[in-house]
Amino acid sequence: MALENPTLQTPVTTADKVFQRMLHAIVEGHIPAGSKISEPELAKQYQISRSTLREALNRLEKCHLIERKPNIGSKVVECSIEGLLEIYVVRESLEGMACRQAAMYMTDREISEMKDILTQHASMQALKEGTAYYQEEGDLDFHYKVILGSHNQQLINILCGQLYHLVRMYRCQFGMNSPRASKAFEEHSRIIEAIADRDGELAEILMRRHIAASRKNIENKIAEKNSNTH
Amino acid sequence: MALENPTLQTPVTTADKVFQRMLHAIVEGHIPAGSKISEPELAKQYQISRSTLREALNRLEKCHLIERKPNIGSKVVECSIEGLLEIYVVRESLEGMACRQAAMYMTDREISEMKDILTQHASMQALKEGTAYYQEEGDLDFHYKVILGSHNQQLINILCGQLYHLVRMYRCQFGMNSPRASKAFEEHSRIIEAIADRDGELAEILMRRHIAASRKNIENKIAEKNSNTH
DNA sequence: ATTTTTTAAATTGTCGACAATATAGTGGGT
DNA sequence: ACCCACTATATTGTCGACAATTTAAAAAAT
Repeated sequence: MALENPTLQTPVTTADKVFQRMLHAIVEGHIPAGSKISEPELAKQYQISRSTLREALNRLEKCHLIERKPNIGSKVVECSIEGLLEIYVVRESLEGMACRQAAMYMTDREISEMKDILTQHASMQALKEGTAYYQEEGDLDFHYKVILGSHNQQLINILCGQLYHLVRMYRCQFGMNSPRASKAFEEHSRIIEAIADRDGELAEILMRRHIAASRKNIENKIAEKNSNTH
Repeated sequence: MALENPTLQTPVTTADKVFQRMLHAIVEGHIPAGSKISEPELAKQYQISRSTLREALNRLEKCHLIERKPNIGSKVVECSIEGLLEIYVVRESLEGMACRQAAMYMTDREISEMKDILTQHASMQALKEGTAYYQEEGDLDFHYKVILGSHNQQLINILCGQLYHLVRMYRCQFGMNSPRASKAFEEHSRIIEAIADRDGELAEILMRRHIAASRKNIENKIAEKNSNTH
């Protein structure tokens, strides 16, 4: 049931497989954020040559999950509050636009599919047992569908191909994300309504508010924490 | 005077140098859009091994200038009208947000520097001899400064590190871009005013209109061309 | 003549080794 | 004891060769 990133190709080459394994390892923190990557060590660990490992590293770099400096090496990206807020700013603008485009270009079939997904989420939430699921994968499901609905390959690449790996990484590592389950669900419903009405302008505004609310929620938590220590 | 892409590092490794040479070659069309890339042939041409060529190809892929399919090979991206319009949509949202952030976070020094640049452009335009320059590099200068002024690393990476290579490629290959010199200059001035006033909301709106106007200008040209053939 | 099979050539993916650069450790000087 | 220069070690960048896969061409069958 847990939906994967829709832009993830089925791995065909061994470098692909190692890339996906490392992707999960980094997102879930098994390879710690900020840690240096030793090519010889990892190559031995995955039982592959250094060349194919470097191929995998290149793809991780494409997702902005690692950073490489010439003649120095690769490091897993750090997870900072500032970095998280930066991502929310980008998401607000890009997903807002994706939502506007989705209202224009989504097929009726795609819209009804999205409604179905939301209904599923609703029943899970009603049972009060899928809350965690909705917060995690369910929320991603919804956002993925909207992004794909834009039918804009650039938007899809940037959001699903790069940014959302980082989003998942932050969610795993910080844990404290999207603690607004019921509100978020309500907002998702309104967004779908706007898309179904083909009201792109409203859809964009609602999506931007939805993401901005999450960002402000985090900013508040930070402010709280800071005021507690003083 | 012609400003380069601000995120382009000074090349240190040979793969870097080949990457930059190929970058220019693709942007300027010396390596034709849509053409297949033969690794052995290019490696011989640049006098390097296939491994380092592949390293360069990976970076080109990161900029979305080439596309790779496993076991099949690399192709230079095609330049289609639809692709160009997609980029404008992304730019409208991202640069709009960058402009909003710039109004919040640009330093006074950065703002005055940007005013200086615009004054330079103004004198060139008045002399009626720098029109071409302003349309090409001058316009990019301005947009680069705004993007950097957002002080948001994610925005900077996506726009300067990836999207703007494609923008330059389309400008070179289609030629018919930003034919709105005087209007564009006027719009740039208003945007800087809004940033200097620290009015993020207005700055975003103006930037979005500025880019949307370019997009509509292109859409109109296409529509014209189509109606002429009928 | 057209389509399918088989075979040969070319291209991409992967490997291990060497060269260039950076890091760590040692010794000498103040 | 501290700082600098030098040496040794380890890591990254680059290379050429081999294996796996795809593409092209040739042969066989209908």
